[in-house]
Amino acid sequence: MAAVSGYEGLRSGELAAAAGVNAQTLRYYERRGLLAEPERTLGGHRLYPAEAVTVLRVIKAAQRLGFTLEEVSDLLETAGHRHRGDGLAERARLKLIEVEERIADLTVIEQALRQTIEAGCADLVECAQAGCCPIPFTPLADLRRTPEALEERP
Amino acid sequence: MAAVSGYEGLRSGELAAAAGVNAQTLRYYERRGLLAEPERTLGGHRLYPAEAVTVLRVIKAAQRLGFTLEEVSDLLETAGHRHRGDGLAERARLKLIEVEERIADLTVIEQALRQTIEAGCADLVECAQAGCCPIPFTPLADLRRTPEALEERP
DNA sequence: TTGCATCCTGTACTCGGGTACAGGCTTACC
DNA sequence: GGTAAGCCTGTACCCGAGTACAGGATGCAA
Repeated sequence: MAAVSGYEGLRSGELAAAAGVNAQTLRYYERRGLLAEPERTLGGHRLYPAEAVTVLRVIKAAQRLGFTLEEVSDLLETAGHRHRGDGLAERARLKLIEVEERIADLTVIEQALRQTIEAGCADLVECAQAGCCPIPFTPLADLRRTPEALEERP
Repeated sequence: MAAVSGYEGLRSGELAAAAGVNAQTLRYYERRGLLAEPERTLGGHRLYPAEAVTVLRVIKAAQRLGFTLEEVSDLLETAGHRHRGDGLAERARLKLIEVEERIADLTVIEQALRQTIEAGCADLVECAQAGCCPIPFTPLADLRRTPEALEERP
């Protein structure tokens, strides 16, 4: 049923606009398995079903929940074959832990920045050496190596 | 005074170990202007002064404060020529705003994750479509495009 | 049927923050 | 003076998440 006559889906440009992403990004997501390969017109142009907009909204929402695209595609897959259904809640639980840690880190950072401002130090290096400076280098040094790569490479 | 006799600095491997970074990273920082070019032995091996450890600690602390390496090198430079001395506090103020925004975002995300877990939905796409699902897609959609790129590309 | 917007593919590049590797030279110690 | 560990340089590669570009092919309306 290639190129269903009558019902016209969305062209890539339309979908991109509707979802607020770049059209190239659609192909990128398709390559990464996040977006199902759509129907094509006889000429080979992609024709997305209306639901694709929802899928994109979900991808974006999940990204904002802190999932990487890798994780999102995983998530969409487990959701697909319904049987082992608690994949989402389970992963959300794990991600929640990460997010909480991240908030904790950022709170340390926030305090440090406030103290930096209050102290009005001019030179970080000098302060770090003098020890007179209230910037808490020690707690900062103890944060997870990179706030980004949370659980990767232990 | 290349290769000061008597006083020996740190070899790159020693500095790397002391600061907990990869030795290659030192060269990388040097290229990026974060770490001053050190003395050399007659044979061309780098000899760092003891303060280099502090500099690295500061770089790492600043990174954890959310500054990019670009910003850190900026910060170190302004700190260098002392005259316009409030560079640090000023930048810290700006960074604090970013960090606060980021915490606010993460808090939205945290709530969303909690609700996801509570709801026990199995399939994000379906939920997003049905509207029965308590996952707040709308607030998520309104977060700054990427939690990462905070002020870049408005 | 012409013309222009849109889309197609493949490949290459961006950015940020590093890391790895090859092939050779120094340093330090015995 | 031999030898192993450590360091040097330059270049190339990694990740994640896209984005850009070249060179064609389609879609659609007038």
